[in-house]
Amino acid sequence: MTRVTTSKKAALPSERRAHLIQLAGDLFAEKGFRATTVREIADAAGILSGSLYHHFDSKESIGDEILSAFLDDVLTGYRAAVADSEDARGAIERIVRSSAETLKRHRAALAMLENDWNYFSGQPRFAYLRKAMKEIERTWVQQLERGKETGQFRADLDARLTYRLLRDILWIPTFWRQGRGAGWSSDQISDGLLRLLFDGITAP
Amino acid sequence: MTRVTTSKKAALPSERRAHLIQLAGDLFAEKGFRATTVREIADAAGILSGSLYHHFDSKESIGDEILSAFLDDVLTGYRAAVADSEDARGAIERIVRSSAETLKRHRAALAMLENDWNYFSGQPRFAYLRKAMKEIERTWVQQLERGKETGQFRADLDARLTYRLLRDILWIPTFWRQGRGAGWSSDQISDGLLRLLFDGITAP
DNA sequence: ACGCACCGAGCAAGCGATTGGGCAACCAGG
DNA sequence: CCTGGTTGCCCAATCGCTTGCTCGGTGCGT
Repeated sequence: MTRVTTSKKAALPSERRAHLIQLAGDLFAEKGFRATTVREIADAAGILSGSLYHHFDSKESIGDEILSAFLDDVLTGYRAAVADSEDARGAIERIVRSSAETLKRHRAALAMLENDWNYFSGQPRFAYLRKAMKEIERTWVQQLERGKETGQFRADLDARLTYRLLRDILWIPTFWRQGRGAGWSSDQISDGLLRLLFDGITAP
Repeated sequence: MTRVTTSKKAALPSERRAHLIQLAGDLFAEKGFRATTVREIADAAGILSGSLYHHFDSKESIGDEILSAFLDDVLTGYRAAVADSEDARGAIERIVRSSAETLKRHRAALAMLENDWNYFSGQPRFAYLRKAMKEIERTWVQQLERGKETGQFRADLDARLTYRLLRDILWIPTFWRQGRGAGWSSDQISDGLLRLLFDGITAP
């Protein structure tokens, strides 16, 4: 008497289901994906752990939805940033602001990538992670190179190294928000970073 | 002569023991502290899990040694950096280079702090973590403020925000080295960051 | 009467930790 | 050379507990 339902229940969009993802994401953001147990997720929702499996077929599928939704948003924003800008500096600025905006809505996904990257990226199911990260890198590097060619940026800039420095400096602050009180707004962070980027910290 | 064996075997420096810490550290760096099991550590060493307890009295004590050794190195480097420099810019530069150098030797400790900060910082045993992090922050902020006062750095610089950005941007790259082939040397990272810091990316 | 959302109980696997004992290499005194 | 004790290192086994997950059943709204 095997249930022959249409393979995955993952596709059904339910109110309750979305709420559960939200709750799970909050826990993932605080403790990491692997360190969070299904029982803790269930407790937060006020149900028993087994009941989660009415909505999801595994713990991983919850993580899957959170991560893929995040990367979709990031890439959409980046593509728009590049398309809408006229020069390299404008593109970089749009990318930065788009990132800060997107990251604000996906704290959980970022924490999961930070904490459990090795876990996810090793699994075939999450192969899209590597693919998305490559497009993100390509976008940054292309705009930095473009700026070098047009003389807008320093010619001796190492585009790939600069990308890594910039991406991390941009992604990490989202992480802070959770704990300490001394929170900065995403606009503050964007402005601070852009200022640092274009002017450095040295007095004029 | 104070070698009265504090009833802890933790003090005995053995060849084998150091090797085990090395192996455990590699695993912690890849998977995080909590996610790594004592059985995996033992497997990597070619022994059974119980045999580890001949060398260490707990899994935590392994982490303890790795973390405290790391923080000792960091703080030693920072104190020397501040003492040996004449102005704020020189101090920041020395701090950056000292960090890059120290972090290179303590990948495992850094990964543990990134992944399991909440776990460690909650325990009384690891209270020294918070203390050390406070000294690290104080060192950075003091030098940034000093630079503002002497007019070397922009007066509108948010010292604490800048510290967070800089520390993270500096600490994270150590993380990459593990996987990808396109690794940068710690000098490259230092130079790239310092250049970014002082000059920004804009062409002169 | 039907199905959704959930309960209640439990499974196999794996977890960290600990104990007791075995094995080889050493060093002393005979 | 032999002996007996000590020490360093490890195995085998197990305890109490947590993990992700399963599955038959139940209350309830429609």
